[in-house]
Amino acid sequence: MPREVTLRDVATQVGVSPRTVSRVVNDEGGFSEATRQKVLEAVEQLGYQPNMLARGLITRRSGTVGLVGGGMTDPFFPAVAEGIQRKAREAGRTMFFASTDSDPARQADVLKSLWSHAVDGVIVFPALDTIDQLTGYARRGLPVVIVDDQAEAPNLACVSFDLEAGAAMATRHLLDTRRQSLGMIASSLSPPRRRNRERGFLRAMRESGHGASPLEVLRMLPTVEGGEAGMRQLLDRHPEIDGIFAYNDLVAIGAMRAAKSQGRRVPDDVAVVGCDDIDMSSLVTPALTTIRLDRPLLSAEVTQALHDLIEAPGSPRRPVMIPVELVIREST
Amino acid sequence: MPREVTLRDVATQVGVSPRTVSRVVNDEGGFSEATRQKVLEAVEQLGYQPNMLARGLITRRSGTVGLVGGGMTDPFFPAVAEGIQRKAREAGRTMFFASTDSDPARQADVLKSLWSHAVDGVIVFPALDTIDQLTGYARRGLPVVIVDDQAEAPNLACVSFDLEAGAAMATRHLLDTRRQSLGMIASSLSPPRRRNRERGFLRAMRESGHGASPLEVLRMLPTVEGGEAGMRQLLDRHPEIDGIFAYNDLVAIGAMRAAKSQGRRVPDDVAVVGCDDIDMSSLVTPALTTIRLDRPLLSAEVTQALHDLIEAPGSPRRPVMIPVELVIREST
DNA sequence: AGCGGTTACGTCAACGTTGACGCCAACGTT
DNA sequence: AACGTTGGCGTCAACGTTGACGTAACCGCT
Repeated sequence: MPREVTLRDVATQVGVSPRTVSRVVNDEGGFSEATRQKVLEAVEQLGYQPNMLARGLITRRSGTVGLVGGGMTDPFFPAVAEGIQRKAREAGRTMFFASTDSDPARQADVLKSLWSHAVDGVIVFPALDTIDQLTGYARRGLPVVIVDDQAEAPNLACVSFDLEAGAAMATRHLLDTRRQSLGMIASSLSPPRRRNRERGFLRAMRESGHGASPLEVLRMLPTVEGGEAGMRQLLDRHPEIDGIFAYNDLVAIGAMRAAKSQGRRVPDDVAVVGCDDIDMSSLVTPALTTIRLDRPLLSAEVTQALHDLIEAPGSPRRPVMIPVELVIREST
Repeated sequence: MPREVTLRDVATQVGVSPRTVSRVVNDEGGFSEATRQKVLEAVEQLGYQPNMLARGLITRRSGTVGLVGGGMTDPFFPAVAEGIQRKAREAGRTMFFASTDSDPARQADVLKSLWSHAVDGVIVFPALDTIDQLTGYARRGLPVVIVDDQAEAPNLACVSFDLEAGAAMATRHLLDTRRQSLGMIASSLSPPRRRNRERGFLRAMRESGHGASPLEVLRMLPTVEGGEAGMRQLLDRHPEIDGIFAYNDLVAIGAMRAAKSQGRRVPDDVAVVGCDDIDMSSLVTPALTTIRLDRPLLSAEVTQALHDLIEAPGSPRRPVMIPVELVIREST
C-alpha cells in the first residue's frame, strides 16, 4: 500500500514549506502567482488529496453530515435521502447514512457513533419520541435538524410538513365526495405529540358541515401489511365504512388490497386517500388519491437549515412548515 | 459549544496518564482491574467518546466505509443500501453514502472525496464502464468491492448476481408458456461488458428447441418511463409480439402500463417478465413475474468481501456469483 | 535616510490519539 | 543474594494539517 501523498511531499517537490502548499490548496492568499502555479502542478502530478481527518482534527470541521432515519423500506425516505445527499455534496460535505429501525436505543447508538466521527451536524427523522436525546446533543454543540417534530434548543432546527392541514384536506375531500362513514388507519410508531395526521382527520370531521363523525382511528405499522390488517379490522367492525384516510401510501395500498380481497370495490364501495405520493402511488390500480409531500423542497429546506446552524452556531432558527397538496386520482 | 471530552480529561480526573485511559478504552491490557474500574467510571461520568479522526489519523483506520451507487430512484438499491449499512454497523463501521447518477465523472468526484475522508473501503455499483477508475483506487491501496461487474486487481473483489442465467430462465419460461415472438427492453446504461441479461436472453432463444428467434432488443433508460416508451416502440414495430423480458421490474411495470394503454391485455395478449423482485412487483396488477435477486444475501456477501479485503489487504478474492430465482406471478 | 506597511514566505505548536519504548517495583528462580 | 521476568504504568513522538506568529525583503512616503 503506497503511502498517502501529503503536503510535505508536494512541498519538497516544489521547494517550499508545507505551510505554503496548504495556503495554496485552501486558497488562503499570501503566495505569489508563480508558486501557486508550481504548487498546483505538483498537486496534480502527485495526486495529492487533503486528508480530511487531519484537517478536521484541527479545524473542528470534518466536512461530514449524518442522516439518521427509520429505514429504507418506505420509498418516501430514500428519495429524500438522495436529495439531501446531493445538496450536502454541493455544499462540499459528505454524508453518513444510518438507519435506526425506529428504535430509540439504536438511534442513540447511531448518534454516538456519528458524534465520534465528528460530524458537523445531523439530520434526523426521529424514532418515536426521542426529542430529549436530540436536544441533548444539540446542547452539547451538535447542529441538529429534526424532521416532522418540534422542539426548541440552541443548535436545533425543525422542518415539518403541514400534515395536519393535509389530513384535513384529505378528509374534507372524502366528505365532499359524499362519503359518510370514515375511518383512519394511523401509525403505531407515532408518539402522541406527532399524531398531527390524526388531529387533522378528527378536526376536519368535527368542523365539517356534514354532521358525520369518525368511525374509528386504528394504529398499525405503517406498511402495506399494516394497511391490509387495518382494513380488514375496519371492514369487520364497521361494514358500513365507505372512506379511509391512511397514514401513508403504503398503508393505503395495503388497505386497497384488503378491500378488494374482501369483495369491496375501490372507489365505488370504499374510497381511499393516502399520504406521501410515492412513485408507486400513481402506478397501482386504481391510482391512489393522496397528499403530496414535496420531497425536493424538504431536502432543500433541511440542508439549508443545517448549513445555517453549522455556519452560525447557536443562532435561533424558526421552525419551517412546508405546505402540502391534495392529488386526486382514481381511488376516491 | 463545550469542548469535547478527551482522553486527557478522563486521565486527570482518574489520576493516570492519557495512555492508560487509552489502553482501557481499547482494552489493550496492561492495567490493573482497579484502574480499569476507575477509568470506565470516569468515561461514563464525563461522557467520553473517542475521537475517530484522531484515532484514524494514526491507526490509518477511520472506521468508515463508502457506498457508491447510481441513485435511490430504483427501489432495488435502497434495500441493498440498508442491508449494507446494517452489516457495516455490526462490524463497527459507519457508512458514507454517495450517489453518482450513473455519471462516471460524478463517480470520480465521489471516490475522490471518500478517499479524502480516508474510508477503509468502498462498495461500488459502478456507473457505466468505470472499471479502470476503480482498479486505479484499488491499486492505490483502497479496498474496493464491485457489484455486478468483473475485474482483477489487488484490493479488489467482485460480487455479482448470475443475471445471465436469470435472463435465460425468464426467457425459457416465456417460451415454455407458448410465447413465440419475444422482445427485450434492456438498459441504455449498461456498457457491453455488463449486458449479461441480454446475453442470457439471446442464448436462451438460440438454444431453445422452439425454433423461435428474438424480434428485437431495445435499450432504454431503466425506469418506468423507459419501459413505457420501449413497449410502445416494440408494439409499433412488431404488432405480433407476445412476450417481453424487461431489464428490471420498473421497466416491466412501464411496459405493462404501455401495453394496457394500447389495448393489449397482460398476460393474455402479451406476457411480461421483470427482474429484481422489488416490493412493488407483487402489488401491481397483474402481479409481476420476475427474477428474484436475494438482496440480503448480496448485502452480506458484499460486506463480508469488503471486510476480508480490509483485514487482509491485497489478498486475492475469488469473485462471488449469487444464484437467482424465477418467481412466477400473474403477468405470464 | 528612516519609517511604516505589505507581501511572501517559514517556524512552531497544537488537534486527540496511539506505537514504540522505557522505567520501576514486585515476584520467582537459582 | 543476585538475576531475569512480568505487570503496570508513564514518556515521547508521530499521524497530516492549520492557527498564530515571526521575519526578511521590498515598496512608497516623508
